[in-house]
Amino acid sequence: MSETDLPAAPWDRRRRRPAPAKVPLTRERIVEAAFTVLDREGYDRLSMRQVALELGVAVSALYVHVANKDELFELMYLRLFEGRELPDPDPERWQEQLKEFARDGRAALLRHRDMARISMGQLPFTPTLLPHVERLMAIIRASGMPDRVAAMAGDLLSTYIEGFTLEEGMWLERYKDMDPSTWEVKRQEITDYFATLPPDRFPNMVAMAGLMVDESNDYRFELGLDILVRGLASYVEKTPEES
Amino acid sequence: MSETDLPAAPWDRRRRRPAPAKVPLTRERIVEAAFTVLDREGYDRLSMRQVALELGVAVSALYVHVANKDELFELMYLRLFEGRELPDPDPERWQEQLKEFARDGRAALLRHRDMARISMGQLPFTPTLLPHVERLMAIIRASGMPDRVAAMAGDLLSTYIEGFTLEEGMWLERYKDMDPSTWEVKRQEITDYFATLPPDRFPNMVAMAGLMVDESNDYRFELGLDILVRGLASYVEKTPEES
DNA sequence: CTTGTTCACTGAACAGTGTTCATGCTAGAA
DNA sequence: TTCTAGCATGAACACTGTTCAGTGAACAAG
Repeated sequence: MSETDLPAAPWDRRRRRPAPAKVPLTRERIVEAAFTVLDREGYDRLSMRQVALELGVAVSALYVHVANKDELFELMYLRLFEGRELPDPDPERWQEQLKEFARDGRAALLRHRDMARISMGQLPFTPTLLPHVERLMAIIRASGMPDRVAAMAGDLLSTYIEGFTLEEGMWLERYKDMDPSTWEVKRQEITDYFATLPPDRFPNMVAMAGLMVDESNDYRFELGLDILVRGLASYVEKTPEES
Repeated sequence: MSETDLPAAPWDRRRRRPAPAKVPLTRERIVEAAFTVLDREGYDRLSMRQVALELGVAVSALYVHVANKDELFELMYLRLFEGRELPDPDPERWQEQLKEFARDGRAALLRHRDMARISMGQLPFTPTLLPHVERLMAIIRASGMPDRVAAMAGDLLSTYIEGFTLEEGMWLERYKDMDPSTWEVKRQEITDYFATLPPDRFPNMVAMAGLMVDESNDYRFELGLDILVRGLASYVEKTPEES
């Protein structure tokens, strides 16, 4: 409805240049650019200058929209939860629901390079995340475990997801420069290293040489998840009528 | 026995100043200084320059003994395990032994400010730690759990210890500037915040308002540990003869 | 058409960072 | 005394996060 909808009148000299069609800088665009830089350059090279350069803008312009590099990290962290919905609690399926939540979390972290490093060092107690935490708690409490355990369960799960993915990402970073054909060779080298340790001093290492390296990350994540959920389940008081 | 034991002869012009009694720079002294700086300044202000300043030495001198800031971090990380002995495995007490290991780990991390942040981002697969890992594995395998689970158990435990202590440390850092008298007030504020949320939208948050904040870190750590160990125990195949 | 104000953005600067390298000093060997 | 080896130095490079006085365009009022 404003006059900007109308074509510019040729006699109107106010705008000789077509008003450089500036896409205004917003928090969203900054976060977007930050992710682009993160994926291309990695955590260590993610700097305010690189983000500004990505947007074709002076560094100081960023600070109008974002207080800090820390605040930028926080915004990136919040992205992890956007569009991730938790189901209504189903007391029969709380274990599977928690596992699904964890798988989602890992997937979200793996979506961007080094994302786990940003996620670590963030406390998930921002009001924005309250609805999310509330729904997670609903699922946990529906299991029937004591509230003391339920309060711990959320943290425990988050710590596992982030910790596991962090370690996973560090291995990925370490071997990303090698071409995949040598991957298998390298892995065999490591397995061999463990296998050829003096068996009298390192009997357990030698015995588990294969297992420590061979298993896929997916399998290992799933196994850790199962250990955790079993531990939680052991706190659920089974009422006599359901069994 | 060298001539430096003798008092300087007044006519000897070679050393007007008493040969500044140089303690030679070593990796050990550098690591020591790094810990001093870490405890005083925190992770974010721990820089090579500060370490050099602490030692009264030029920055570049550090690089003779230490390749990198990363290598310095690695050396600091290795300190965590020095003088920490694991007991011989006792199949009857594996659960308590693992818990003791975890408590030790947390204590070691808490011994230095922000130590968990250094510890995270370190892969514990350096040859120096092999004996340590071996002994941990001995305890885990003595429990009788399948090797696949045992291989995961170590990682899971380490992730928990580091993750928990990292979060713990972040809260400590956040509130360290306040004087302890206002601590209690602040905690009540947070509890109240949760308690006064709209109960129709956040029934679970409101219900657990007290539990989420009140419990001590010691208790929470112990609880998480128990959940984990119970999960592991659920994988131990109980042979018929022992029960 | 002229003013004034607002707003987003710029460029330069400050105080720091990790890391390198030619230079110098010092202690011991010949 | 001279030579040599090794260590430590200071200056430099290429960065970092953050601040702040100033610029220019857009719009509203007089």
